[in-house]
Amino acid sequence: MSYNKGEMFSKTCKYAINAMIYVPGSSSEKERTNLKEISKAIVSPEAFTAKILQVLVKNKLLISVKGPHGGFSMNGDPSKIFLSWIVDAIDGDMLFTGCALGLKKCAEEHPCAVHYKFKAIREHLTGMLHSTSLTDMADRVNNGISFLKH
Amino acid sequence: MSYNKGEMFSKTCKYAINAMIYVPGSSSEKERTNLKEISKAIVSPEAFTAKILQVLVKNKLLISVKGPHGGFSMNGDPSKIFLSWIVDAIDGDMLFTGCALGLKKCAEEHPCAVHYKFKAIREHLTGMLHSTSLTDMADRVNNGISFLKH
DNA sequence: ATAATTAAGGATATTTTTGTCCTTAATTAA
DNA sequence: TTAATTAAGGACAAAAATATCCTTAATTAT
Ligand code: FES
Ligand code: FES
Repeated sequence: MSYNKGEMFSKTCKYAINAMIYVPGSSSEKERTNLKEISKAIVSPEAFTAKILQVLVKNKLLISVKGPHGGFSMNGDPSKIFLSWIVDAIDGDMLFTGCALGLKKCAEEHPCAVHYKFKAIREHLTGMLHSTSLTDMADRVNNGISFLKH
Repeated sequence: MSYNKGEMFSKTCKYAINAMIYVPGSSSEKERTNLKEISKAIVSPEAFTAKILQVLVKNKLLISVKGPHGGFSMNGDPSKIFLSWIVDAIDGDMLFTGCALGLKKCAEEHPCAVHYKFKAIREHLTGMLHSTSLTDMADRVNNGISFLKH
């Protein structure tokens, strides 16, 4: 038996976050990247990354354009796009609203054994996800402070 | 597409935690419960729960005895058994040491784009897991404050 | 000793997540 | 208008997590 979960974000979601960080910080025609560049930059399987980008486009986090020089660009100001939006688009809201111990609903009136202790952590986490913008993250990478791969 | 992870603990781990809470708080011969009672109490599939209990026994969190009136009991003082031990036994240490965005290693010298923000949350979380004992949790359930199922 | 009870553990099955392949649609350039 | 390029999307495949079944081993009571 080799259980190895407990990972906060799904692998799919991790790819999605790194992909979003890599997409240039503008929705102008000029600043656009494509699937090949993205999957290379974040070291992810190309075909799988394509599926993830589709979801991000459907969720209006990215804009896609087909054809030569097509590709992906941000939909809106990246300083106003938050990490929580990506997590929600890919992993759904379980991280924000689910019970840590698997009860059907997380509720004050019927709390699990770690509800109160967990609640504080969840608030800390969701606060961070709601307040961290794409520019926050992309700047670190562009300045060579943080990294997208390895 | 329906991605629905981002759950902090694996389902297996959630079962394990609730099972540990249900096992009576003593390693004496008298206070012992068995697979059937546990899986009923926490609403989990019996055969699968058996596998999980095996892992907990191998990790010395539980003691098992075969035969009539056999079953499972705590290995040691439950006020000195911590939530983090269960998580580590079942899900491994990725939650404690892994990179939030999937880099091979979480390291200050090569941080991902959310490393510093994530680090604080991880410390908060691991602090909680290391300081929450089985009695902390079991007391709440025994006092009717918290619940193991639904 | 024998039968009954309970956990251990191997084998297998199902479901979910992750990943690939290939065809179609849209756009651009020549 | 034709060819080239790029994303969309359906179908399929592989891997991992979750779950079941059945046989064996250990213990207890009769
Ligand atoms: S009920 Fe479990 S975290 Fe709220
Ligand atoms: S490097 Fe990603 S969390 Fe530390």
